[in-house]
Amino acid sequence: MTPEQLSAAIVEVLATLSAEGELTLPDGPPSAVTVERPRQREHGDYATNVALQLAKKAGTNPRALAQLVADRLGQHDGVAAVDIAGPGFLNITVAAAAQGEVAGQIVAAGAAYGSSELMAGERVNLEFVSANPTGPLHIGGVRWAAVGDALGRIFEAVGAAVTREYYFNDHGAQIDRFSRSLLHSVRGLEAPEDGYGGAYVHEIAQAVVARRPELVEKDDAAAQEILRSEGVEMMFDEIKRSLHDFGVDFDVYFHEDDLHKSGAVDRAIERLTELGNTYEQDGAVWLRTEQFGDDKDRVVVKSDGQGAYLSGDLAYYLDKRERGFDRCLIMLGADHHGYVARMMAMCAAFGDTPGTNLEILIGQMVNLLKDGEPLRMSKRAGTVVTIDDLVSAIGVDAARYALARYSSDSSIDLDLDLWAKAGSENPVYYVQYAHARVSSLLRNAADLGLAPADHPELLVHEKEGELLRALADFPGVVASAATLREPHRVARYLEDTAGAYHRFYDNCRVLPMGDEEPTDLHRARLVLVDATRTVLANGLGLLGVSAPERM
RNA sequence: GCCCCCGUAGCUCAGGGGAUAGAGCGCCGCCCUCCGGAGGCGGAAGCGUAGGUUCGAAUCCUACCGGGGGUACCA
Repeated sequence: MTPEQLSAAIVEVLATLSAEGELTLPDGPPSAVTVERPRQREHGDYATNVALQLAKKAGTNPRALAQLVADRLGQHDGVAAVDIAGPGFLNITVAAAAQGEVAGQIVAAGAAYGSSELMAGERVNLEFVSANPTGPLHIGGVRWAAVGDALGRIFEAVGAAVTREYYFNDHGAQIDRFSRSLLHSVRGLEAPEDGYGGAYVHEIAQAVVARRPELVEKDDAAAQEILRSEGVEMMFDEIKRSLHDFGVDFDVYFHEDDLHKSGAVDRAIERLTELGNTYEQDGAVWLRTEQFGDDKDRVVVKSDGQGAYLSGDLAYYLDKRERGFDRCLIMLGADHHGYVARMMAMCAAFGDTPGTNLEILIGQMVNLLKDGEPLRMSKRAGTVVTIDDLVSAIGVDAARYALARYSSDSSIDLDLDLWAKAGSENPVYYVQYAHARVSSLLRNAADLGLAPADHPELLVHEKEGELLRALADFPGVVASAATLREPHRVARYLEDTAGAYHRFYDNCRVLPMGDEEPTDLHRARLVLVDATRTVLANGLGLLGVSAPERM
């Protein structure tokens, strides 16, 4: 009996009461009711507030409505007891056998446990990272690499077709600054005032020279062009390689430059003009974003005839829509939140629905702490912490987990010393250790020749119940992580579940001791342990973190 | 000035209106005769302030205070 099944059972009770005229529901029975696990153990296995929610509409008082529901729900096979408490809460105790069945169901579902059809049929375009190829990927981009990829995995688990996309800004002034910085390096000059410093600039410059030695003899313009094309390519390859090592691969690497060269930008602007949403002023073409909620109108074609940055976004968005994506999600750092309003306005200007066709997720900043002190970063000074630095400091698993376990709305301080530790103070180890411990127990059981066997009615220990309920929560957690676009829920859930397992393990002997004859309880508990392994492995998988069998 | 995010235990953070607000770390005190003690048990300790909505607010609204980020015909 999972929370979802219980919710469905309650809905059925409400529908029956309504049909039999014992209850008047003007809006009909709800499609789902809230079922939660109460904090206090005395409040049962699950609790629902439906009576409080519906009493007013039904023209009755909460406790009377609760009584009606309790009488019917109590007759359900999987329900052992229903109590009415406080203002009208229904406290539900699930029959042991119904609760214990979950373990066998999880093992049977295996890698599919936790998945659903919640977003079946939806085509989702997930754009994240999209850092300019003017330097190694730094920590801000890495947060989205971890969160975005996890979100993609979560969407896939709930049935969506996901395309991961990286928008490659290879068209504007940043690239120009980058290539001039390379040129200065080759000529032995200081980095340009508005350019990039740092050792990587010299490394890239030397690498390009090694590949194309003739550029040294060319004039500045020709040399810079070689440095631009080769340097950007090398930088981009390095970013791709870093992300790949981080476990993140994109389906599409989209080049902004292509949009300009192919005429897609012009077509997008034409479309907006046909819709009456552009005008010319001061020699520039403006988009009427203000009437769609932006602070002011925005330039799309500058007075020098060049497309403004937004023009690429217009064309890119239109391209995604034409490729059949109903939902385009873009993940940006907080330093770009000012773009949200104009992007949403752009979406509306095309006649689309902001928030549905286009969704922008903002991730707050990441600060790194070393020896308790914040690491000051400056791209210009070359003191950036790159994705490779982070991985070599704490490893891929810890980095992905650390970046994905916090709400993206919060700026976070990551203590590199803590996340590098192989100990319990490190949350990723806490979860991975539980998985390793489970795996070890399953190996021992196999060595003993003890085979798991379902006896759900025997799993009646308090700690077994708590673990079973935690395991039963998993699909709901995945669903809410998808709906709310919040992968951190999965990480927090895994920590809770690992704790529930440790407490179970501490109280319930799984394998026979010494020469003890194996019993059905041993076999039943083994199913529960296997179910725990399944959930921990599936959950870690959603975060792109390994589930080690030994550590 | 205006816009966005945040303010919860000593620290790092969870808590999508519900009952006595949680976890990890740190601190104090416990638990190994066998499945991994990288574990478990107990204890001290908290919702920035002031109003409002609600049967019920950490959660929603308003104001203020504090921290971070943003506010280009840059990308």
